[in-house]
Amino acid sequence: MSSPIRTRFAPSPTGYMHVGGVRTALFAWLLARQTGGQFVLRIEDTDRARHVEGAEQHIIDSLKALGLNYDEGPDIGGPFAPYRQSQRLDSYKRWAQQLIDSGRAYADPYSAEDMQKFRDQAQANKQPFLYRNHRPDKPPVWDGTMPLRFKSEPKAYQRIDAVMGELSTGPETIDDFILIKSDGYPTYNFAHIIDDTEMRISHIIRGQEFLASIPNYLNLYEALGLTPPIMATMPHIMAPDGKKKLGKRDGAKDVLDYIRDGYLPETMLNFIASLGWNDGSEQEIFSVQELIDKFSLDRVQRSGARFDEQRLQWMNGAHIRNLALDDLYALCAAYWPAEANQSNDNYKQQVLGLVQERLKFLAELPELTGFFFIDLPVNPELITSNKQLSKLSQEELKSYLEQAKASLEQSDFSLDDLTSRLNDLLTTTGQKPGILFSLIRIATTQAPFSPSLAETLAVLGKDRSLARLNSQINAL
RNA sequence: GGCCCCUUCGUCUAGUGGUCCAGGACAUCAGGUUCUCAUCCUGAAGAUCGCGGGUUCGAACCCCGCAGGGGUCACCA
Repeated sequence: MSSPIRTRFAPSPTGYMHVGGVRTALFAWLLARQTGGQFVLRIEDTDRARHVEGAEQHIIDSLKALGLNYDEGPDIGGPFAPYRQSQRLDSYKRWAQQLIDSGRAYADPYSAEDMQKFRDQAQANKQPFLYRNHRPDKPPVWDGTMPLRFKSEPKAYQRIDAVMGELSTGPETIDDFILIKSDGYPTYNFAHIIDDTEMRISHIIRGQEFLASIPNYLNLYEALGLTPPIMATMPHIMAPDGKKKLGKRDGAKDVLDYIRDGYLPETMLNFIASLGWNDGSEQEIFSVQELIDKFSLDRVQRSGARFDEQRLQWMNGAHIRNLALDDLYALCAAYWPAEANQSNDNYKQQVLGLVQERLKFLAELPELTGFFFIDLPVNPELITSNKQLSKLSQEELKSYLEQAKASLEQSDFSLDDLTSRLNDLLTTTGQKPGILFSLIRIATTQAPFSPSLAETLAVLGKDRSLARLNSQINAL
């Protein structure tokens, strides 16, 4: 095992978490966990305009629901508290002063209109906008009412990104960016560097949208005399059309919605990890512990991946099937149809045993199990729409049901007895299972599909099964 | 427009010079499992490895161009 890695997840509280954010958090968490290091939650709330009330709690809830527990964070504290940037302003001021003193930061005297003019000019010349082309000769003394800018020293960089590999850029990408805004809050560009340093973060994992600014950060690290942490840049998760990065506007769902629908946390982690990472084997289903053991940054994909809900659904079904029945039962508590309240645990557990291999997500439970709890009205369409049954006369149908009823009345409704009685009925009626079993199944469930007949009857029990047979007979 | 990143079945991917006229998974289709749905099993279809040059006895893998896609150029992160 390598030496302990300290990672952080540093969202800004501007809304819910979607799969893109989860993946960044997950990979950081996996690295910390596999090396016995720490995973830190830091809230980057330096943009007061975009701040959304309750978003921080929502992010915390999401991480907890997924099991991505953090060792230090705004709500639990830690050795480098506080973990909200809005509470660390003194720190940024101190480091900013150091830059001012060393001549590497200066006040920005331009108005918004000036800036817009510069930008329009650059665009008209089909040039990228560079502030340093307009660096003032004699900047005023910074009094905190103007933005404070970094005085960059443009140069080429060559660096190794833990995911992207060797990257190089020229001096033209380096610019004088804002360190402290005129409202006194730092920019992300400045604050994250200070925080990662003070919090001793060893590995920064972040999305590709920051790739272009990283050379600026390197320039700032140098100005501060700091050694940058290891950086890992994640490819985007793409919208379903594959054309652009997944965003909330493209229907990127809140991860808590998936959890609410009954997608298991381990499914979400397995699935999100598999968007851009694999261990080189043909394994598809990974437990959380396996992810921790096997994850490595150098096997993370460099290209973007699309989020495929069908694959997610398959994977959740696979994880559900892997669960012990007791564990699955505990997870299902909130998902039963309302009518199931009147049934006892033993009955519900038996029902669950029959539908476990059919469940794709827990919110499907009512749809799959309703007839175990409610006596549905006889639905003639189930017979008329059945290719084989629709060919039989009412009398024939009635006769088969009567014979079934007569036999089942003698049954103790154990699975063994039911199985043999149903088999006997095949011989006495001379019918195929496709006809006889379908008919009884429809009569006793009134559902378009159900678990296999003998098992269903055994769980439904004698009284219920016979009553439903009677209802069907009377309706014919 | 400048700069940067990316490019293998519809989708997620394996593949780091020969065992790849490219393997697995999801989805699709067909068959099997005494009935439906699902599971499970078997099979089918599906990728001229973005394109064009090179290097090499030999390239999905190395080099060079090109094209396409994406990101970025905020007092947002």
